[in-house]
Amino acid sequence: MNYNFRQIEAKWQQYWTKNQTFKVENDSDKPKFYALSMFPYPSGAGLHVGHPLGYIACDIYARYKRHKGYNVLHPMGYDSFGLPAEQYAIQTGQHPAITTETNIKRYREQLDQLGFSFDWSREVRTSSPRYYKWTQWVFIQLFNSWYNNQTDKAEPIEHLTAIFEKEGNKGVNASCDDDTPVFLASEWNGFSEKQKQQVLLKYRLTYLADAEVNWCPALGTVLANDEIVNGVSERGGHTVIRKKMTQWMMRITAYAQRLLDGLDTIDWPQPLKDSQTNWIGRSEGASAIFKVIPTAPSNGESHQIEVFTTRPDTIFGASFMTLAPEHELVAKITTPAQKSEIDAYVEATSKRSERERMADVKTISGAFTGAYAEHPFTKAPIPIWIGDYVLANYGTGAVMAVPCGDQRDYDFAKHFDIDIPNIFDGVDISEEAFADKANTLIANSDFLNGLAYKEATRKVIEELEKIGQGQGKINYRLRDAVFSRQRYWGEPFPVYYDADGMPQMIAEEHLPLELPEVEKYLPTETGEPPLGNATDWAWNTEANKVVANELIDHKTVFPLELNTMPGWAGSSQYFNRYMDPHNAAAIYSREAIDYWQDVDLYIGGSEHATGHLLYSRFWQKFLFDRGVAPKDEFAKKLINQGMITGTSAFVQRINFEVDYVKSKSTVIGQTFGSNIFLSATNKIKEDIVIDKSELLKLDNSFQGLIEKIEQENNLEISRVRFDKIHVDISLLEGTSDSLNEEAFKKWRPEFNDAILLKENDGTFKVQREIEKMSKSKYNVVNPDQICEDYGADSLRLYEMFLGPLEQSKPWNTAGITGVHGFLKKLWKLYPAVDDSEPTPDNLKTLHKTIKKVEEDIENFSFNTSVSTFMICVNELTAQKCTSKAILEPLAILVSPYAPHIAEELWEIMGHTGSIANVSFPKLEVKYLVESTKAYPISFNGKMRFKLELPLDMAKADIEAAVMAHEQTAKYLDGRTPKKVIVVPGKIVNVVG
RNA sequence: GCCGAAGUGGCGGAAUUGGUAGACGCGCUGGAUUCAAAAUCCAGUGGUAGCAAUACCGUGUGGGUUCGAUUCCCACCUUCGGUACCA
Repeated sequence: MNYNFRQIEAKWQQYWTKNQTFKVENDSDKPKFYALSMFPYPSGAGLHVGHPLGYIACDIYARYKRHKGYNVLHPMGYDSFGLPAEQYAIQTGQHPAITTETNIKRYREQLDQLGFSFDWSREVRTSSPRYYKWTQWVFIQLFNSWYNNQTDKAEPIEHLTAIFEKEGNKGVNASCDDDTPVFLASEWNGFSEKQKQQVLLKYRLTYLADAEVNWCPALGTVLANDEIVNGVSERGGHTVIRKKMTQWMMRITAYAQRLLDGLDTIDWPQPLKDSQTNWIGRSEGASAIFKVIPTAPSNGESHQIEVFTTRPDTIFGASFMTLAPEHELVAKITTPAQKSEIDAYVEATSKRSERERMADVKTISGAFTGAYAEHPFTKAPIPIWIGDYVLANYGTGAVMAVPCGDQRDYDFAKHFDIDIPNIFDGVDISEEAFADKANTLIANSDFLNGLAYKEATRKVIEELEKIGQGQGKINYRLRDAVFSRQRYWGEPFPVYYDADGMPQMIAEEHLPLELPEVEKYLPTETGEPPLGNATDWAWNTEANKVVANELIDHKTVFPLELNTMPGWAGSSQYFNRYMDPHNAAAIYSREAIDYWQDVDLYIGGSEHATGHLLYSRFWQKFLFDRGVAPKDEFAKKLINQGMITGTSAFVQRINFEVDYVKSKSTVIGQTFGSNIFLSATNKIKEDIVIDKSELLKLDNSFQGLIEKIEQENNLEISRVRFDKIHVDISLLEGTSDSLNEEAFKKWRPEFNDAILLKENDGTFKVQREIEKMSKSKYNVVNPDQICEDYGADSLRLYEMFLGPLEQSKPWNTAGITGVHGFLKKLWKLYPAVDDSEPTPDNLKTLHKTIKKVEEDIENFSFNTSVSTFMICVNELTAQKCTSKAILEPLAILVSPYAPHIAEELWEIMGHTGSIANVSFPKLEVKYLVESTKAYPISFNGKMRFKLELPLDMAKADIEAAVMAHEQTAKYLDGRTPKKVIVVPGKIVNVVG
């Protein structure tokens, strides 16, 4: 009987669905385990072989934990709001909900054929109103909360108003806007409702603000910092400019310190933690206030500039100040003489895009305001400059420039010929700044002279505080997150604006506020977001009727917020929603989250380090503060699976460039495109331009070809350029590098009459290169095809076998025959299964395998356990093992990896019910006899040996083994060991 | 620039309290089976020298610690990932 994987896999997939094998309850005598894979965005392209890697690993672990007696929650869902569906809608008019539905269907089919143990009854979709009701709900909770720095947690906003009513905001230590005014209780109580709301907005954890945002004109929306890569949009690579807009913001900065501290409590990969640490960017230092020296036209107003510095110890080295061009004081302090220069500079800077500004970090530019500030200690006047190397949105947007201690300040000073005083003892600063904190003492600095960095810093902060011009301060790079998107396909905000224009939350009992129908998915002509296209009746759908009625007050219809939430809104709590996904009364029940607590294992890509994974931690901490979640970190352990890359194929097309056409006048650099392709093993490997004579030197077979073309076209070829063109990997012969000529010519009409310059053996080789797997690179390998050819079990095993889970590795279908062969060999062991006694060899092989596989799964080294299985099966085959006592446990061992075949083998052995519910085999070390090895470990007078022995040998047996061991005996050289020291585990010290 | 990860055969990769480097798989070579092919099975496969036993070399480079280093320490080179005028 052959291994008919198609039939077996279809059979068991149906069985699992029919019997709801993987449906899990929120209560059990067993311990709980929550294994989670990051849910996918269902794109139109479907899955390629790279996508399931993490799912397979997570599934193996989940199935393993189930065998180990855990109640395992292993859900799956879809992050189904997103830009591609919207873009498609803009192009075709197709409603994103429809595209999304189609894509989900396709994803589900593809996922189902891989045999995952998902509990599909718990599926969530972020774009479903039943789900986003709770995304809107969390938003409202954030709106109704403020961050109390005193208690270091989020609290209800009513607590804050109660304080305001009694004592104003003087004693309140909260995370709030910098421009929050100070008021007394009496003042607060006298405020109008609107004024109160305006003040509260400065405290709420989600708030409206005029923020300088990253505006992407091409996409018509704002982008968060993590959606911008190298100054252009992550999606589509469009230009991003800075623009001031009123936006909803998330006060994530309130949690900066706790987001840092929390990293110590979770088992996440160090690189990912580092990347979050970096992103939060904590720096310790001091803030210092420099008073601006009033100049004649300042009409009596006094100004001061607050700076943040990590080097307060160098304050006596400050010889100028630099403000960001956008700094609000710039206009106020600039002298009339300098006004035109400053205006021109500010104008020029604001025009530059983020990308331009990043592109030339080397150009030093700036302008002098004409104003001076007073040094807090020396009282010396310090010129105030502006320069775009100072960023408006970091620190206070102003720096005290210490050219001797900071390279940028140094370069700026050199460029504009500003004084560079040296305040370091015995350091040469004639060439560059001295930025080293250690290794020198402060000089020329009054009360700081002779002190080192640390003491000087402490001392100067003390002095600054004394004169009321500064204090120690911790600054974070992390900024509040923009939460508004000018898009259609996202969660609508549960917000309307009252008669005062103040934002009001829609009552919880009326949620969800559903997305209205629109005719166009583009922004409106007046520049409003796409939701502005919705007519009143569209908002007033059956679903939104109650909401609509609520909004009609005294014949006024209050306008709704027209922005939608960003992609990460829906993904920031989905992991908790799985615990109780159908709850219509709450985001999840207390019982459900008390039972499941948090995610035990989370597997997903590292690209979410500073996006989803940071925002989710933020929301989790918030919900923890407000008593909604029992844990303030949502995932105990996280693994980043590596990317499976594709192997792209390229052909080289020859393009001739001519400088001179004989029949006509001279044409410089004209390209004479050819349809001639060169096989890859010919010397040229890059997309390069080479001189004709160089080409002939490389390979003189070009001589005839070139001459022919020159004659036919009456021109002279000067240079040759090679274009590298992607070709679809399905155009190759099997898994080789040879191009199928016929298929290639048919692939694109323009290649119909292509001329292929082949190898001597008549083949045409393509060039291979490892790249990200993507449709546009024509290097996608489809899992459906693999399942068809080799089966899901082979695919699962092979994905694991490719290499370490966390590393990125290239896909190469050729190797799959190895694991497929293993499954066939495994299959062959079972038809003969009987009740015979296992031999010692059988037992040794089995228990060796149990030990290794168990260790491997616990360490997520799935690749090596596949090797272990292969060795096991080879050994058992050689041993002609037919014993049920061996083959039964083996089937269980294999089942997390290759569940379909395991179920079938289980049935063949006469069992009913799913193998997934069977206990993992128990390891018995007594069957493991390891080879004994001995090494001398020290020679100082005594002879000692380290000896590796089986784990559970009795002491007498160990002594006997030592004596019997050939190598040891050689070292002992006839002497009797005086003492044998047994170290628990496997090391024995023999003292000779 | 800064932070991080990694460099082992033709290829993917094994090998951790330092202990026989190259497990396992792919590929390749030879053989069996076959009219032939596919599939399957057997043997070989780091390099150099040798008929052979064997010897020497070998985990990016150069040093160091050690009886012993892919593993630990120092310096450097290369590749990849993140981040970047962050004061």
